[in-house]
Amino acid sequence: MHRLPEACSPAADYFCRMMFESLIRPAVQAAFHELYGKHLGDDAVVLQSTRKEFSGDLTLVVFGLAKLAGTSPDAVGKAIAEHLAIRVPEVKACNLVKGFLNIELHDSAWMEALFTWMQESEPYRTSSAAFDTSHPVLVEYSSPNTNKPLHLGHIRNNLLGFSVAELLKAVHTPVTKVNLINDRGIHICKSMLAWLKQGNGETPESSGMKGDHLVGKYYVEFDRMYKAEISQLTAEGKSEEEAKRDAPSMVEARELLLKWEAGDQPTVELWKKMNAWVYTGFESTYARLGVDFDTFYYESETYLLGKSIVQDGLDRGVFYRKEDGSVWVDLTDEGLDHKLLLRGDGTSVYITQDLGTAKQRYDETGFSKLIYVVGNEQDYHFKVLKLILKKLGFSWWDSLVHLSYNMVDLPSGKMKSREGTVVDADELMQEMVDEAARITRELGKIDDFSSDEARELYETIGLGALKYFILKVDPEKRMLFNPEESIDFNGHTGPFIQYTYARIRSVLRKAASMEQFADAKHTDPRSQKSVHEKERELVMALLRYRESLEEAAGRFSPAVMANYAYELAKVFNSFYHECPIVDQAQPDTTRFRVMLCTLTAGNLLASLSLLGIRVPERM
RNA sequence: GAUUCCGUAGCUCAGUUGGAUAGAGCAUCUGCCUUCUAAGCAGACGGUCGGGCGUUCGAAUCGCCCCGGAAUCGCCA
Repeated sequence: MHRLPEACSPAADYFCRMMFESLIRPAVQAAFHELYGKHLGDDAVVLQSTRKEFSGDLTLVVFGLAKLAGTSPDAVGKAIAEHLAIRVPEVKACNLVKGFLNIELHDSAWMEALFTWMQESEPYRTSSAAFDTSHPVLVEYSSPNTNKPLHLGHIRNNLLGFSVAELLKAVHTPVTKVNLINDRGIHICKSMLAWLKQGNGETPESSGMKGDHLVGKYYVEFDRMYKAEISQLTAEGKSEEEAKRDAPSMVEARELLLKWEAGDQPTVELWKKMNAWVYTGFESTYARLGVDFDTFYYESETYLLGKSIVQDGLDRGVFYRKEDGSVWVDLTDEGLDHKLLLRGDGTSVYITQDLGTAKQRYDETGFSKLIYVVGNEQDYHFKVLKLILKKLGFSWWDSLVHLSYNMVDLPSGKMKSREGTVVDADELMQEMVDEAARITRELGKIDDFSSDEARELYETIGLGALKYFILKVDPEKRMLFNPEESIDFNGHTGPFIQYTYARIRSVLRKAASMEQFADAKHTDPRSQKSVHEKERELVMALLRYRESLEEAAGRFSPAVMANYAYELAKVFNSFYHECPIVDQAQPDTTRFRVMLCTLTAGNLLASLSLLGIRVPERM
């Protein structure tokens, strides 16, 4: 295959790199130099894939070139087109439409690209200089409080964290998934207090409730008592503020917290007992969701970290002490405010701990990135955290990434735990699985499945629908969930992609059972003489896997991968509908198509596993 | 009040170095199962990209000003 000398890159392996960077761009640069005597920078060559209403594969936008050449877009386009037609054998045809040069490549060029990709030892992963693979990346996600069960907001957090970690692994970054459990503080004391007062010794065993739900029940119970006390106190003439402060429940909860901090035995025992219930509950929720962690941290063990950093900053004059003994940092020169780092009594606040854990983790791992998957209500917090680290002179301050995601809204507005308007994670997963079961039975395609196989399938589909629904939306975007309308199983959904996969597997089973096609998946695409339009589209979609992966990993956005999988499934379905795959009368075409099916199945499987979504062999 | 984020079809969402007539799905309507799974395919309908001004050959995308929504501005986490 002919190449311009400077374009001889062994890494030329997929759509973007192969066709744009290694082939067309250098050719355009050479043409421009020859025609106008000027060298074009890489950025000056604007290439995009051709819109489907025009014929061609790649499109060169020539407006910028016209300006540089000092002539009309038409003239430049025509001149470059002629040059490409002569010099680049992969180019089959060019057409110029209003300043857009559409370039069509020979089928053989695409088949060559496909073959190159197929030869790779790890086609579903990619190496790129854009990612630092020599140091680990820490992804902290989930990080629940231990006073209530997980809800839909946590699901978004967990799916995002898990998927981002998988995406980074797929670009060869060593990843550690971290869960920092907030197991201490006033919130768990509230549950403890309510349980002491109203619980009558109730346990998960005695009540048959999942541990996290049981503890959550007493958290709600606390709030009920507290509210009743407030309204009584205000009725007695106290102000709202006084009432909130003096309500006996709150006073007792605070006492409980002090006892805990003092290491009071019965309090610590109760705390351990109730947290253990919660962990058992969380474990099963995590297991069903399919997320996992490499390291667990507990705030009860880390909340004192950071004090020495504050002292250090104080010694060096980066922080200052007020008369009451509290320690502050002045961030007004960064456009922010003053921020408290240590209370007057020497106890720490949230950010103190974060300073401590960040430094500890850096010292232990030398991370290239520390990614916090935390809701956008903490944008300010992380901005401050980074600036403080910067002021302290830590070179790695900018390696902290706040992967900020937006809220999940209900039609009625924001979810509020205290008002009971939350969508419970366990319930939601069960509803999705039930719905999957209902639809599957209705369609009656798996009547020969054993009950275990069927259960497994419902789980795969139900959770696939839920995960896809959440991950297809960009993290930064607010998303709406309507519990009244169950999540769709048709159209742009997880089950649509799973279904596409299952259909491919079915065809592949059929082909594999036929002697002459048993090894068709290894067919060399370069031997294919005529290529159907749908086959061509499919090949191009297959070759887009890696640039999608890199974009998704680079932007920390599983949504990019989700949309890629959908695009590929759509292209495949169109191909499937139009092109008979297994046809004994046309063995060569069959072998080629079976190979395309194999690659498509592999791509879909890989894409969905990056999202934590499983695929079924049949559905 | 200040800061940040968001506003794309009736609904849910794509659309990131600024590029062609702004795309999907759902919903509504029309076709396609005796042929590898119809959870599918093909098509119709649906838009002042919140509004205005500006920069540009070209703006959903960049800048400024409004309107609407959200979050934050705690010795909470």
